[in-house]
Amino acid sequence: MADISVTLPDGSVRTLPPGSTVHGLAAAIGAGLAKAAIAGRIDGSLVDLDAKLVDGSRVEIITEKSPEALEIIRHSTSHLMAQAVKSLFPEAKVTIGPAIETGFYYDFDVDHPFTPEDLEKIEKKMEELAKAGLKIERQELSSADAVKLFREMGEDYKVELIEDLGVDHVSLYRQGDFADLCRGPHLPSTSWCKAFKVTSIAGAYWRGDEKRKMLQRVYGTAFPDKKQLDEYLARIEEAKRRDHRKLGRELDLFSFSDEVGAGFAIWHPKGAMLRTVIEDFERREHLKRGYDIVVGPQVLKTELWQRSGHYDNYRENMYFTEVDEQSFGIKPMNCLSHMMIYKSHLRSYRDLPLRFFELGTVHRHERAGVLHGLLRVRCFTQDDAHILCTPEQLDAEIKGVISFVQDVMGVFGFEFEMELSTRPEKSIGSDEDWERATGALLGALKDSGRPYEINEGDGAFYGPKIDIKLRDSLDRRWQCATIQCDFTLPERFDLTYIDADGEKKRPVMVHRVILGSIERFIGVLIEHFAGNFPVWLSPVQAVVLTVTDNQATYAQQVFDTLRGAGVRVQKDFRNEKLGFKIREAQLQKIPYMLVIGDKEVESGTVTPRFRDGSNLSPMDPAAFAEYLAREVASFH
RNA sequence: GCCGAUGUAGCACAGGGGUAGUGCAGCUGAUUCGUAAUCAGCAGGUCAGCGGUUCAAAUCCGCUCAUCGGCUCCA
Repeated sequence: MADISVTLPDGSVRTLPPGSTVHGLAAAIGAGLAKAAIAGRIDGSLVDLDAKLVDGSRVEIITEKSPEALEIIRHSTSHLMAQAVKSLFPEAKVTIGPAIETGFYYDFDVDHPFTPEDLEKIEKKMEELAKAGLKIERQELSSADAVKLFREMGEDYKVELIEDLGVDHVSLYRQGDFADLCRGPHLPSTSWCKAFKVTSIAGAYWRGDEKRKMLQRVYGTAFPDKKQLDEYLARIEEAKRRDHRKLGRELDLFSFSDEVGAGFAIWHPKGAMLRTVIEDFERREHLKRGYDIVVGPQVLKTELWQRSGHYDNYRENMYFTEVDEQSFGIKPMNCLSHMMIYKSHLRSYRDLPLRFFELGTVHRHERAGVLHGLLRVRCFTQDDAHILCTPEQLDAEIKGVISFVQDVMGVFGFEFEMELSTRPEKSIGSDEDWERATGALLGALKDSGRPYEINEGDGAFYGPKIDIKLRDSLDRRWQCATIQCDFTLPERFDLTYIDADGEKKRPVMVHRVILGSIERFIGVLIEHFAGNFPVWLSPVQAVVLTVTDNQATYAQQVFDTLRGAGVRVQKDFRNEKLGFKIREAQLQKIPYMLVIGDKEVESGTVTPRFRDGSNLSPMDPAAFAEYLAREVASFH
């Protein structure tokens, strides 16, 4: 047999004896590489280290440092966990166990849910098995043989998986007495699992279907080394420290109450101030961009919800009430009033586009288990707008919204991701409508110069949409802004305008929010800043602190001056030591502390201390108010 | 809605069949003090709610509600 030649990523060609493996190639290049290699890539496909080389192919050696390594390590660690579980709980049935963004999980079917003590046992067992350095070996066999094998093992879920795959051959991986159906690739041996942790346990439906059996999902995480694992765990701790639910209580922004009802936030003075600042900002920004502010009622007749289709499609999420034998629905969305405002006149093409903006408070009866602080509530306020325009105007309108989103996110300092969702199988509207709207969204995305993803078939039944997602401190993505084209509502409400040719035409409608839910946005905002809001957002911008009672009269004058100048200022004249007052202001994360002692009384000044501990030089109160105003203006 | 855990003072937590505990916060008094906690005293609870077992339940059991971690859902 002839030697085989392969091309390396740097373009060089290596020739090896027939039957050589990826590992053989690594060894031929260098002993160090052979030791660091965990997998390979042949012509673009990831393979095991002992995979045979193919003549004429391009080959790359994957080491722990390669970006692909993390997924392989985590996937192999999930197998290690499955092996540990099978050895501790032989009656457990294995299902699937993929790598995920934060680590990995494995779902098991067990009679008794795992306890926290079980998790410790599992982790200990994994350490044992890792230390044993079991060789991980790939085996290919026919699907029929694999079905037979897993059936004998009592692994019904694996049998179902193989049968659903509908292929002739499958691969399985063996380590010690454990075997799992898997495409691979995997680490060469369990000894490569060096830094992992079993983190939590949860129920999860088989194949994500709530009608099927609930399995026990064990979550874990894994990294190439202990240092990276520790860094990850430290990041989780930091995320807990900046959890908006904890900071919301500590900073006295909002609370929830059993007596009020689940999912209904009550906004304390400081939280309500924060909202107000954001809402004022939003009104200004919308007016600048040619939106009109409108206001609709909280409760609308049920007939109207029937006409819009919400009653058929969204009823189980709505609250209803009956008065004078008339049924009303509490609004879960703001579009209906906006439709009715449009319909209140005969509209000309000269009136379009119309952009109706409302800070609209909606109620949605979310299922009990999904509530999550401010990020998922049952009553929230949207910065909602509906744009009604001619088909020709659609492109420009969408572009306008995307640039609006970019401007606003820039002001708050958020990174975000954009996704386009296209026509689903079940949908209404003509092909032409869909093409035009999808084209408009896509064109605007391309124009934005930012990366975006496409979710084929993930659009709403009534039109395509762009979703914009922010990341929270735990790397969870939360949808905030969304831009949705809608073909149904103009139809159902028979919205028209008179075009230049005198004909009645149907306007195009776009639903869009920029921040989305003010509640959710504030939740993400709190975590983003860890409660250290920039001065323009801080509910309290400055606090006046006296050193002793002797300065109270002058301090009150300072307080009055600042409040008169529009500064959001508090005072703390209590008979406490300065250090104590500074500590409290610091814990409240107030940006400026204005210390008033005898020196300041004498010179008629204040000495501002920033929350990072630095001091500005003394200045008179009016000058400080101006300084603050300039700082606020610099943000937007 | 589903799986699991949790629910004790405003907050953070301890206790685990027989007067309900600590720290911080609160109140009162003393201290008049210069950049992250001055000292002392006092007060504060239907132990989430309802029902059951028991001579006796915060504690054991059941149901409900809420919260937490996931799943599912998210026009």
